[in-house]
Amino acid sequence: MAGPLSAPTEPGLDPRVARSRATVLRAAAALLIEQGAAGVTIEGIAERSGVAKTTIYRHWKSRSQLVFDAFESMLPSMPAQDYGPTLRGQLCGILNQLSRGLTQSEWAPAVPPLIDAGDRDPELRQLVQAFLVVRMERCREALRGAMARGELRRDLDVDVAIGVLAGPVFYRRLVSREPLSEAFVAEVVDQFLRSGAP
Amino acid sequence: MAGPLSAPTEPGLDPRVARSRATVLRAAAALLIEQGAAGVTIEGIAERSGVAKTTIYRHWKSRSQLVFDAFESMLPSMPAQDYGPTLRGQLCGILNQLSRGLTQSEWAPAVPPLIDAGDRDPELRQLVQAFLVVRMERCREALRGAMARGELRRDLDVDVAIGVLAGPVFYRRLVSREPLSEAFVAEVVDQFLRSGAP
DNA sequence: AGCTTACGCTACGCTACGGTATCGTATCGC
DNA sequence: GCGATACGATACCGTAGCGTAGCGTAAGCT
Repeated sequence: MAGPLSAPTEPGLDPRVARSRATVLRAAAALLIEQGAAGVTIEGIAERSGVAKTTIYRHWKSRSQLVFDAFESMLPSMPAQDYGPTLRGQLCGILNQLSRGLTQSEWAPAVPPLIDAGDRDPELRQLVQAFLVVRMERCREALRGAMARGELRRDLDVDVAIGVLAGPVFYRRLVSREPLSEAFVAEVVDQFLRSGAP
Repeated sequence: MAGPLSAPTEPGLDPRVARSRATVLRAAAALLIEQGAAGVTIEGIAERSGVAKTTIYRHWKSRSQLVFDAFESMLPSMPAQDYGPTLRGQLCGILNQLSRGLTQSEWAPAVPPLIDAGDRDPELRQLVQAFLVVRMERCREALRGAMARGELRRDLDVDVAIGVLAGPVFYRRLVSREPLSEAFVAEVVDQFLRSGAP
């Protein structure tokens, strides 16, 4: 499960192979960001990366495999950040990070194509799920902690709550395309907290 | 603004032209639904519709124009439905209709490609916006009415509220892909109402 | 009926891309 | 240094799709 880019895949590997793989994946990710899933072509990657097409086919047996790996390579690691002791601060922190990730991060432009592709490709769908699970795990923890401390109603459905919290952020990014400010996040969190009081 | 499919475009038009246009747009919409935006090709439409490729080019000067019209032709009309007098009933009705539209309607599979395409194509983006404005106008009305009646806090930001309501529905459809039940919608609405009490 | 016009059909040329084969060369491990 | 091997370059073949041209035919209008 080690990221094929950051970690040098395997220790006893020919450095030439590692270099090629990394270069190709970088170019593929760049194309993915700039032109969407349809823009990721073998020839385009070859031209952009300087790695010969034949070499690409030596490492990936098909285009879809490569696209898959490109997606995977750009899943950013989640920095274990401390958002403070209060539930409100934690939720605001998590949602603000999500919001920044969806709008300002380098992989932000890849989100819509990823969602589109996930609707048709089961493998990619799983990848997206995994990505989200990691992202939202901290949110789930924060909610569970608050419920245990009695700061939230005990009968709260955590999955629904996550949808209520993250949904508006995704909605603004993907659907309404209104600006995603910290004030908006704070408003969403405050509404949620008002509704979730025990 | 008349839909090019349902309404016979213009009265004094050669019926052969009207037929061709309608047939082509139907096929384009079908391809859009089945294979996403990338699947809408002139040749594919020609084959599927039985309309000759040359004829298609007689009516649309470029592929993107045709894709645009195909999108437009499938924007369903919003039936002016009555959801009863209570705010809760209205919101549940609107969100359930949205939820059904996003998952069960014929155009449901076209939503992710539409969102993806809208991220890159400004014209399509406007189309999506127009679609949403129509959809959400009734929601906005319901909220304004409730605020006027004193059922909601006066200082509620309507745009934020719409995001809080519609966001979770889109989130389940596009991101988490959890099932979209009426119970979920009711839970979202109830949480919103608890948080918006005056 | 006769004229107009839209249509279907076939055939093109062009580009982009997928995927494979061959061969000479550069790089790596030992 | 030397053999193994990964790489780059080029040349292919096949497919899909865009967009155009020319021509015969059929449908519509009057």
